[in-house]
Amino acid sequence: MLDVRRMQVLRAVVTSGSVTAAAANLGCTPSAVSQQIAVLEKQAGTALLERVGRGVRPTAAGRLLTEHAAIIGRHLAEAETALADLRAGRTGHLAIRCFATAGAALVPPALAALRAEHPGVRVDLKLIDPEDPLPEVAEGRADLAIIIHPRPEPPRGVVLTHLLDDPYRVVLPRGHRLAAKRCLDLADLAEEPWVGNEFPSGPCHRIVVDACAAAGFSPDVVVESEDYATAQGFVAAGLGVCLIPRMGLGNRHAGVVVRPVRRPEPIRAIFAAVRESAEPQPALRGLLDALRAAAA
Amino acid sequence: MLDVRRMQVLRAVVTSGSVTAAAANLGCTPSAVSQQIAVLEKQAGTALLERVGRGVRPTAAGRLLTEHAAIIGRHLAEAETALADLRAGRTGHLAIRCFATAGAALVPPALAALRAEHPGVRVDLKLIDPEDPLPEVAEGRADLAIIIHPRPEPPRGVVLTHLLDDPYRVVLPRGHRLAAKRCLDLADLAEEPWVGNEFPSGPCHRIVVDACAAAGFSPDVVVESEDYATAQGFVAAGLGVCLIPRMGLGNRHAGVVVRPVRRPEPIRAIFAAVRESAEPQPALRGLLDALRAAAA
DNA sequence: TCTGACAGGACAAGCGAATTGTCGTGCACG
DNA sequence: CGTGCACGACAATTCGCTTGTCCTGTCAGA
Repeated sequence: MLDVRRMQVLRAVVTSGSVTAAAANLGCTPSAVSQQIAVLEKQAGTALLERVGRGVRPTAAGRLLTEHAAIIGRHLAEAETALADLRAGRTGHLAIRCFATAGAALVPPALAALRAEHPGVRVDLKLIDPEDPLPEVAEGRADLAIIIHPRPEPPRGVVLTHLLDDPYRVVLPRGHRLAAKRCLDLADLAEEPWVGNEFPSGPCHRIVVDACAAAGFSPDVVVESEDYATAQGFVAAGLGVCLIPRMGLGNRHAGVVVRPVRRPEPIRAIFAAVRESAEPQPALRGLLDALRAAAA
Repeated sequence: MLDVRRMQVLRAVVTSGSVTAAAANLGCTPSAVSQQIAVLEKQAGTALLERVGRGVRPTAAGRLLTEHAAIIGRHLAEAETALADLRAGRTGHLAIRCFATAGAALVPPALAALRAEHPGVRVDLKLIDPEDPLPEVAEGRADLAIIIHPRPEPPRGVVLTHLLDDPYRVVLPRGHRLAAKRCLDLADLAEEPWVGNEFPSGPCHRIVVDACAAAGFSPDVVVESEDYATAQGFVAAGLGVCLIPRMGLGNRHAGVVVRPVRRPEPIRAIFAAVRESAEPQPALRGLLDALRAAAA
């Protein structure tokens, strides 16, 4: 296999016109250049330079190899600039996984800010309710995931960044007797029929159930919904009450009223998860910053 | 500057999927591969592989560099095949310089034979009467020259190959009194008017003049021509006699007769001149062989 | 035309650095 | 708990560069 470095030396000799000039350009002695060319000639199996008077002239093979050296050198420079772009965050891909609520409320402003600072970065955003996005990050299929609850054991090599605490609110049918209170206790809802609105396997569901248990009851779910908008519809129809996180109440149904709740106030903590090894990427750091700013 | 060799190592790792497999493919130990990657990462300023479980996975930068490594590797292979083609004589350029007579009689069959054996070789043929083609070869502007007379000192680094001896013939007007003889002595022409047909500065002219001097006279040139065809026209018109080399009598004028001449018989020796350093080229060797065959 | 000085490249020897191989260690998976 | 894999440290080798020297070709002046 031909040595690219030596080919560049040959190119320097051919373009400079002499071994000595090439050596000066390359910052070494003419002897070193001469030896490199000699080795390259041995590799190529042909003479590449021929002495003519004092000075050298490339042979046909030398000219051929010089042209290819120029091509390869150009590609190499291209690779270097591409790498520099990637390192500086000017280009790259970011694969983001999040759940639907965050996808609507948190990610768009963050992506807008990211695009302003790193216009060359492509973003691949996927909403993957209700699966757990954490393995996607841990196994390198995604660069950042927005998750709900800190696991007891976040996988090795994955770091979590707290973005915001999203408190739950009570959603009542307009005219409900409890709507008279400005702030409800969770235990007020113990005897009410409930509208379920979380995936039973997800962490959000667990937060609600745990809070109710702390308040001394277990919610009586009479109807299940899979998203907050239809859940509000069920509530407005008088089927029951429900808890919806504040971030999920962006567009509110006209037939419901929303009240804060306490004792306890269920809170879902939202974290960003990134691989530790991927953290130094400027684009990823920019995205994290933008997410923190959007959460505030 | 990135090291292409290490980039190929990276490519091997990425395509093989593991350091060990890449090492096996490359015929070295995993340690060597690992260290090469480490150095490349230092050069690139970024991590290129990240450990995941047992095994490694390329980072975004690693994938980027792998793609560029593939491109560069392809170009390198291309350069190698091009070089091999050139070495084997399958491709290349041959610049040939010759004088008009050889261009018409000697070179075409030789080029036909060359094309049969080396179809990819491009030929650049130039007739450069009356300049001396030898410097063209000595200084690398041409690969082969067909010249007339061996110089006393052929330039260093140039080798001459004898192709053929081309004897001069006497050309007489039809019905000339000397046309009765089957073979003339050169001295028979001492008192005749002569038609000149060589460039006065060229070697051919010198051969004729020297031969006449050896026969004891100096030709009385009454009219000068610059090529053999018009010279024959002058002879046919009865303006005088002349000497034309046999190779220059390919198409003969109807109004002349041709006779051999002796005592002495002027002979121009035709040589092929090539640079010593250019001699190992297969295409050039093939051309020399073809020229020798055409001369026989 | 000849000769001395200079420029330019090639070769030999020696040193320093890089590369490679052999070990051992840590980690993840079965 | 064993096995396979990747990584780190150290010794031997190889590679590349520099220094010094010689040879060749060119130019200028006599």
